[in-house]
Amino acid sequence: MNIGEIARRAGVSRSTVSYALSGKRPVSDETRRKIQDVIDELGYRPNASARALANGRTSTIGLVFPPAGNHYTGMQLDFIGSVVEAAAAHDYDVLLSPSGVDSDRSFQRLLGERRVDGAILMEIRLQDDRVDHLAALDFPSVAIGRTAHPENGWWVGLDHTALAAACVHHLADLGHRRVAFVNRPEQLLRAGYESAHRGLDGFTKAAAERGLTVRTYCCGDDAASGQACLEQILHDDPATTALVTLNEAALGGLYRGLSQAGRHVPRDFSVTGVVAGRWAETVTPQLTAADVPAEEMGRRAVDLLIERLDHPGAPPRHHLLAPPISLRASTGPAGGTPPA
Amino acid sequence: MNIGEIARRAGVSRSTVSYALSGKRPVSDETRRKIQDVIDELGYRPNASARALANGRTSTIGLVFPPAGNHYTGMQLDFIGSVVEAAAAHDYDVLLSPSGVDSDRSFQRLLGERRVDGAILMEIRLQDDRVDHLAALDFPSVAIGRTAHPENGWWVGLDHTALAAACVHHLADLGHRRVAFVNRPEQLLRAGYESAHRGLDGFTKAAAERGLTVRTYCCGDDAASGQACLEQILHDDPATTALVTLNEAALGGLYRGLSQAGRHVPRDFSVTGVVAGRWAETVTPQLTAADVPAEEMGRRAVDLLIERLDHPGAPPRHHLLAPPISLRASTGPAGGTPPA
DNA sequence: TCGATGATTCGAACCGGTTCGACTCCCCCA
DNA sequence: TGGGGGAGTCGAACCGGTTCGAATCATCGA
Repeated sequence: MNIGEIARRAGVSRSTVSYALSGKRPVSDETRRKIQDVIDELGYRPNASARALANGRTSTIGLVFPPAGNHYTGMQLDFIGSVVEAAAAHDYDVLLSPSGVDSDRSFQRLLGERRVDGAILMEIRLQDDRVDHLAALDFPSVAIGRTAHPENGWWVGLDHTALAAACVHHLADLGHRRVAFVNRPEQLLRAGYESAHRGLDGFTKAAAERGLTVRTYCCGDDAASGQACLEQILHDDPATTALVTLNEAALGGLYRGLSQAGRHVPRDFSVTGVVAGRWAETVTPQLTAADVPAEEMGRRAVDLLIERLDHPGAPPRHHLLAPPISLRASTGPAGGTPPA
Repeated sequence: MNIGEIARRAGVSRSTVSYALSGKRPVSDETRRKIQDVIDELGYRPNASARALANGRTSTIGLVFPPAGNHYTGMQLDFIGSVVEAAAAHDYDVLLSPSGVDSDRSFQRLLGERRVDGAILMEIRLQDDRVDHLAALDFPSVAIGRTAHPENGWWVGLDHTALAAACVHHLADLGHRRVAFVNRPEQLLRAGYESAHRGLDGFTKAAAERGLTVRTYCCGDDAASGQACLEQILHDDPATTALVTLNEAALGGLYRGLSQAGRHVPRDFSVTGVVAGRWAETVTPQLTAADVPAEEMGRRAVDLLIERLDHPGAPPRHHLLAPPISLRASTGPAGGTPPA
């Protein structure tokens, strides 16, 4: 059931079948109909590998994200889902590659073996050799996140600096003076993850600006770590009345820690941060937070990549998003009941 | 930078380069070294499309899951992650296909255009035309989940019937007599999702066996729906003292509903169900539940698929898993304080 | 009535690998 | 010293599409 078989049964040449399908040259109505009948009867579909070999395009984009070791967060899931969906709308498939660094085997497969026409990178680091490598090759790619020098790149980013600062201002406006910052795991911070660094920067600067007393913490991506981290916070400074977090997966643990310490949210303690909206609504009380627009970011990344694929040589474009804080129920004025 | 260029520079024929790389025929050490030098110098990697065309294998497996409309749960994320990782260990890439039904364009692309060597299907229905179609074609595939007649299939399943029943027995043993069941959304139940059906069956039968009074509910996959569902439960029968749920995403909402109704978990109300372990530990109090071993299921599905690919014609195999209930903190003896 | 023109269609080359059969040495044994 | 056999290599065919140049045929104006 290849194009030759179709041609034979329809009594035409292989090239005519190809033209009938692609429409790149005129084919008479009668011939086209004859060919279509045979195709329908046999349920023929052109072989993707052969097509990719012949015209140099695979109609596949690669989605590069870090290996599961640091296990996935809800945000990443939302990215994956929206990327797949947006790609499907453009008739592209999505190939997953779990690669943290440039030298990963899986990353080499994607690029070196030409399995994909372009790539979307997740979990960007300030210094990211994957980004540098692709830029040097002029390989079509779009990053979800920014490196330290994003000027000439293609990316969709979240303004973590501004968002973390907005959280600080929100808390300061409510009268909080002693605030903790709960970051992603230390290992990610050391590796240079941009969200962890920019978020920390934004928090630190805004806190200084407002004259707040702060402490910053790294916290594992799970509930148990969140709980432990909260205990540490209250141990280090029992007068802390609020926290800002980037760590979605730890959120449930932070809440649990507060409840076990007898601090009521938001009466005794305010919690806010940067988290996917779906998660913010899962916890009780619902989290006042800057909602990460993961769905939109994935979609925009795909749109940028398609644009870059369709117009090679087009000037770099990017989107920097800074969603407003959604007021829910986890923050309130400072000065509630002190702990027992 | 194709194989011909390598051959030319190394002063040998294209076939010799191919044999040097594949090892399928002997090549002298000197020739091999010469070829390797050229390859290293140029950073050559064989083109995946050409290779796939020539030997009929793409080294890619398809992962078919439903479109995002019913948005993804944490369980699905864990499946995806573990499948990708397990596939990478076998040198396979993973292509994602958001397809609920057989006729989806994306599904047709995967199979008809031969983009993948085999497929893993998620979110199985009792009557699943994707499964039937693949079985009829004898296309290598493995389902995560079972249809109504799984006898001759390749699958990795969770014994939802037994798990739901175990939850019921756990609650009955604690003395609960009026128990609610919170299922996945009605639309999924109607579509025939196996987990929803088998879970409901197991719950219903075990409840009858133990002489419990029960009500069953469908609930949207989000916190707001969970909260609404819980209100409905207490409205329908305020004497309800426990619930069993399959609905991970609604869990936070169920807890919120209980707290707002003034029911303390587990003193006044017990909650249990079938949920990914990571989620069970996120809520407070931590959920006593049958933990879905998503990571293991994904890995086993890949292993089965690889086995099927390596040994065409091998007899069907499957794994039916029934993890024990993990006792955490969300269930307790019936007869706590009645609500205010 | 003849050449030009345009609409269709065909054959062949090409994309970049893999694989099969055949050929050339060279060594070893009868 | 001739022949068998194995190691190593080459050329050509093939996988299943796409695409370019050229051939065919009917129509139309001169």
